[in-house]
Amino acid sequence: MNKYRTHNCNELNKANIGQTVSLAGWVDTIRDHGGVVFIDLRDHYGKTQIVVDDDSKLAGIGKESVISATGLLRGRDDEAVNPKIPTGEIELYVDKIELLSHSINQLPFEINESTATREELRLKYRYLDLRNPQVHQNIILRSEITNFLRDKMRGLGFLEITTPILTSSSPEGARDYLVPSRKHHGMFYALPQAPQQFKQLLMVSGFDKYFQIAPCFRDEDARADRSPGEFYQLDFEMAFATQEDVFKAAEDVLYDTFKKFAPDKKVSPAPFVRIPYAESMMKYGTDKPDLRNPLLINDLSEFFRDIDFAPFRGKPVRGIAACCAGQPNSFFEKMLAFATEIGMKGLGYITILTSMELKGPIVKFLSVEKQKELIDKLGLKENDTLFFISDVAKLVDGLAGQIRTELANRLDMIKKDSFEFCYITDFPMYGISEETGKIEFTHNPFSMPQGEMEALCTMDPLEIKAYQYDIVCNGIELSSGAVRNHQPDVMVKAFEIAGYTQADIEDKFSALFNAFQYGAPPHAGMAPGLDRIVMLLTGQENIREVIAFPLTGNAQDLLMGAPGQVSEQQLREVHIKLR
RNA sequence: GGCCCAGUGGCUCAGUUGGUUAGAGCGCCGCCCUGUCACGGCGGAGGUCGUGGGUUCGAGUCCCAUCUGGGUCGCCA
Repeated sequence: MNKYRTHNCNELNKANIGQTVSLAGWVDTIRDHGGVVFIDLRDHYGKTQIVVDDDSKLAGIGKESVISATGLLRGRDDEAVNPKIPTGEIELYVDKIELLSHSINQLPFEINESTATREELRLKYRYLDLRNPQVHQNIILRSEITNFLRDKMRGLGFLEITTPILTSSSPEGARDYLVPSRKHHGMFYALPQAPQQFKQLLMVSGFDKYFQIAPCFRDEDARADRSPGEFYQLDFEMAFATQEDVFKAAEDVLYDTFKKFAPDKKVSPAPFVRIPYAESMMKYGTDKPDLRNPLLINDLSEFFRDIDFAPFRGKPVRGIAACCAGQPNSFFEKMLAFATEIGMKGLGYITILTSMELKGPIVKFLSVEKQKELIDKLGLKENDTLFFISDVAKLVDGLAGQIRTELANRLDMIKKDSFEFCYITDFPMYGISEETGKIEFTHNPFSMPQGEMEALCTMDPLEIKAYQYDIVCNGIELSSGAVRNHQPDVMVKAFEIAGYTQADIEDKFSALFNAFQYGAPPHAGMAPGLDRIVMLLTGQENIREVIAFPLTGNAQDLLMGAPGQVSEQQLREVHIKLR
């Protein structure tokens, strides 16, 4: 190929035996047998063993040194074949070695064990961490997934359009990252939290189907599946589209992507299950249900209404039945401990010994008829245990959801070999602010209310649903999206209910509001998170594993030292004075 | 901002109810070894226990504060 190498470290095989070849890469391991030294040479593609029988050629060469080795390609004797690597049947018998770059011989951690090292150090030496094939592979896969998504979107007729990174601060939503302006004293750009308004403007501009692998910036705190600062979305928007049109597009793209990159796993086929928000909260105790978990939550509020059991009195009651046959007492004790941990006063349960005999502290509050009713109502079988969750309406669903997850985990009921997608639909348009007690938007204020103007004028705001939806996979929210509100008069009314005037809209969202005065198509879209898609497909539990140079939870780059101080001059130029 | 967990040689960890020179594996250095592939063998260097303060005759071990990292709640229209 060139003066460094004729091949990469993963492509030589028996067919090349007898050729004089050159390989270049990093010294992975050195096995010195005295008269003969074996080196695993590693590059982006793989590893090849090279053999040196003259120590003097290795002067100054240690682990992670970068070398170019030239020599005869030999076959290995049968007993010397290494079946673990594709190049295991051959080896490079070294004639000449060139040291291209020396490495300090005490590394901060062993490359092949980097994932067992504390993250602080991995991130500080991320370039070494990324040499580890396991870590390296995640980044390669991310690139392949990104390409696939792009091809798929283009295949569906979507046009990729990039939108500004330097834009204006938006009053709603997450905290913005601000960029001071040099030319405009006291003014700031903001990095986009999402290309939301731009993509809607593109619809007004007459582009029919837009997409972008879009960088998004939000100054909010991290989670295991949420990178602080910046992340990427497969952002898309469609003109003259309904909710179902968006669902079809997302199903098409995501099913194919997951099928391709996780061929060994089951992927729930299209159409993905549609679950209304209210139903999801009741049955799964969350708006991002993990459908790999077969347990369901039952509403027992009505059943317990006339039963005088103090802990449930006047509160909604939920029940989760699970087969706990053979579980030791400690299982129930651990469940109780978990319940206490999440703030429950206790965790009542009844075990069905036979259809005639129930066991558990709550049984004595139930008449025989009631016991039978319970068994019939929930279809309980022998050895089922029914767990009860009760708390005030605001908390009961969330608690039941956590118990559902914990039960399934402890009973090992999660189908780990599958990806289960669903759409959560019909989110409420408005909610009551806990701080002010006033009506506020629960999600995107630009979503179209179901029933449009008529609903806004006639219905209790808290009853109005929005064409607002999420797509969820295995309990992870991949995206939210909506049918947008493209009618200025409906928008004014919708904002009015949340306490804003038309002047507020014109002031804060002037571009979009003005644009809609000139003929806007009905449009809808969503934006699945790329990092989370890659996370699911690589089986990683931490989002940093699928990002080449991630920030810490504290939003710092330990490698580059960001954020960092800047010079006085730089501050003067952007008119900033620190205090 | 709250809560939880962790911080001991280069890395990963152990360290009994506070008690003599703080251990192990890997790595590193030296010597030996021509067929290993996480090679093997022998020998060696290397830490005062995140930082600061306190309790105590005595602290890696107890207390307080603080820093760093992770998780989580808040937050993420």
